[in-house]
Amino acid sequence: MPELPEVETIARGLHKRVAGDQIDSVWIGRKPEPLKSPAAEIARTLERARIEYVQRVGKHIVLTLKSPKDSSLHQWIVHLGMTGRMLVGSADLEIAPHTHLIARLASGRELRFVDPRRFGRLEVRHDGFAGPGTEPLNISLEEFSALFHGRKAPIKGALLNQKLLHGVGNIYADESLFRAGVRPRRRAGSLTRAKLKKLHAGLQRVLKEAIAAGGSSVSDYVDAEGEEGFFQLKHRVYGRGGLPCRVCKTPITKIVVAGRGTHYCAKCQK
DNA sequence: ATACCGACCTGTCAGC
DNA sequence: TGCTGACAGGTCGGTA
Repeated sequence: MPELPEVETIARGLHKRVAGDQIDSVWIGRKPEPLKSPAAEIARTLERARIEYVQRVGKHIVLTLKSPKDSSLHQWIVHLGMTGRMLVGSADLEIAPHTHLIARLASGRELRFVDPRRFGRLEVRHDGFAGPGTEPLNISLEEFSALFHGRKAPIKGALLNQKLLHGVGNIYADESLFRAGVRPRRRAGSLTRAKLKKLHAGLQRVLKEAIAAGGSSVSDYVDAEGEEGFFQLKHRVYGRGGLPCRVCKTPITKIVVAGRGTHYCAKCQK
């Protein structure tokens, strides 16, 4: 489901609602659960722990937990995959289909992980979590350029590679390439310094604008409060195949790059 | 090391 | 109305 702006929005919403609360007990659904850590380890780590804060790392939500025994810190890491949700609400709320984990909170509310498609993953760590790559919002132009140096993969594929930049997904890859005027199939290593500069700026700008808009709601995305984002209204190419380019009116082209639906303007992007 | 492609799942929607 | 197939915000592992 969500990319960096959506996960950022969800993490901020969760922080506001559950930081300071304590997890009293945990229910984990029947197998196969979407777990990267053993269910018993997740339950052991979550139960009785206090939620210190919630933040985003790449496309992961990281809940920092304080152990009731020795005050040590642990991380509960949630990846939402395509369709995952983290819902906070009253314990009376009906349990939605595909609910895989319920954390009962001392406040009487529940934090639930729901994921129909089960591409999401839950795990716990005890030694911190830095994510697979570099944060696109913080990266300097120099570091950014170095990531793509010598790469033969299409720039779109490189943008999606979480070991390089983490947090960029299909929507924001397409949108940032449009803003930079770069075709998705261009080899990453072939971008000129000027294009890299435009892509670096375009990516950071589109991510910041999307965060400010509460993310993009395509089909079913909602944040921790159940609110839709509205950045989808500002998409210039994503999901606009065949529609006129917002800049030059040329119909937007839709192709497949790196196995993903890819949208671009043949006139604005070279 | 790097890059591609299918697999993993369920839901939805267009077309017949 | 109902069936079928294509497609969907993501990642992973096997293969070349």
